[in-house]
Amino acid sequence: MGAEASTASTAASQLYVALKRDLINGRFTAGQKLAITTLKQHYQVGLSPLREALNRLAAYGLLEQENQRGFRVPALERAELDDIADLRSRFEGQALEQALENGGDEWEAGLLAAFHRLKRADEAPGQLDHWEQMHLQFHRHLLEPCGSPWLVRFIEQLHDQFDRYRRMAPANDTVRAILNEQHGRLVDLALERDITAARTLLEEHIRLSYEVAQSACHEEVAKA
Amino acid sequence: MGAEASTASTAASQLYVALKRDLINGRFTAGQKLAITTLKQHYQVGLSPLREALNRLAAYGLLEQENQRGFRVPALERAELDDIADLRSRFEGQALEQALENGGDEWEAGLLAAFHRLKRADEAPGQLDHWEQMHLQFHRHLLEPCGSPWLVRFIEQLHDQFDRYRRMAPANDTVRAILNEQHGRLVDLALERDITAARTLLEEHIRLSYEVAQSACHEEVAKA
DNA sequence: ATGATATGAAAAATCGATTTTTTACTATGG
DNA sequence: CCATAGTAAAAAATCGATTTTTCATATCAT
Repeated sequence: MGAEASTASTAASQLYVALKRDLINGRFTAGQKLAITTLKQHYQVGLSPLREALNRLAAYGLLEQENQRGFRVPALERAELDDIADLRSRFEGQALEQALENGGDEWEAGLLAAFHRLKRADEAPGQLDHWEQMHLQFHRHLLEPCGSPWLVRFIEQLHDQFDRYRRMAPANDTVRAILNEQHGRLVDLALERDITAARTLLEEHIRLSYEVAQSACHEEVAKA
Repeated sequence: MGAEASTASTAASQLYVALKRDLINGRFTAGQKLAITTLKQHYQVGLSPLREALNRLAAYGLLEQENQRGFRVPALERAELDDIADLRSRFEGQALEQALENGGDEWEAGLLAAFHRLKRADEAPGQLDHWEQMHLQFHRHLLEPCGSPWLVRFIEQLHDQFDRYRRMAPANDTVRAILNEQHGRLVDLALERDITAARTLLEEHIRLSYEVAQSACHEEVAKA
């Protein structure tokens, strides 16, 4: 038979993916309590796989779980976003340096391919979900050969957390153009193995995304 | 009424704690497949809370989960231990610097208290589980005021992973004495706010623990 | 023999119902 | 009027049974 996905999936796993996407895309209100009965109907599944998916998401940090009173969508806090962005900067900076030292020919080829897909996705409007996927894959591929599976894992987790904020923020075409252009320059610097410049640019890339994401935070209304 | 734990617990949560402890303490063989029926009997619980606990542990990284074929205890790999120890060193080093900048009077008091408890636990033999708890709490408290909840979270996760290896390793009283002495010096340097020396010592502390933990890895038999 | 296929036992995943706990509401006494 | 205890409804957690998938073994055609 033809090639196909090797992983037979379960209801719990599919639900995990769907819920994760919806959480990151802001389909639920921050701080909201999740009504299990409603979710059951909405996603058309039974209670067991639903609860298993929710438990995984809570352990991952995309939900808050409190004994005997269910699950809740975490609030969007300015302080937390600061923390996440700062760590992203440090972690991804370190990972990039190592990736530029380790990455081989295959990695270079894959990076160009990932960048190309990202550009194509950028030209197709309305396919926002697809663009997000390509964007994630680009950044993932960039840092992949850093040699530290645990660092990669933490970076992805932070990326997911970060995106909860970023995707709530209003679109801004000017900034978006700059961010896109940075992706291209990142590829160039990566191929040239210009470690210092690449790291600086990646950190600037994260900083700029952070500026955008900030507007997603609940603003305390000034009293004056 | 008197002070008491605020969190009413659930079967799933208690089981999560118990399984986590047993996993870190090496009660299960690395690489082993978990027989759910057996676990059910051993921990005297129903299927639902058991599966929820297992799902959480898999999301946390203390179990491997494969769709339609259950849960498995991760193997102990030299390369993974290297990764974990290296990240611990970097993360905890960074966290310590920030903690020394932020920690106030209350933190100093708590640190002394935690160290005292650790020393006491060290004198009481046979209470290994209690010592491990005090040890974890000491390190946790040391880095607590670093100002980054996510960094603290990752450090704990790495610590748990690291301990899977360390607790499998054979006891060595000489090394153990050195490690204990380092705890005391860490407190001193922390109170003096000697950032550089404290960081160096903490990294040395981790490096030495790593030497110990190494012997837990499955050794490839040399062919010659 | 060999490899493919069928079969039954075991294990994983899911479902539907039950039990327990929380929450919102109401009544009652201070 | 406030606080407090009681009560019913809702939600969370758990249980027991069922369904689905995997795994090991046996069977059959080549």
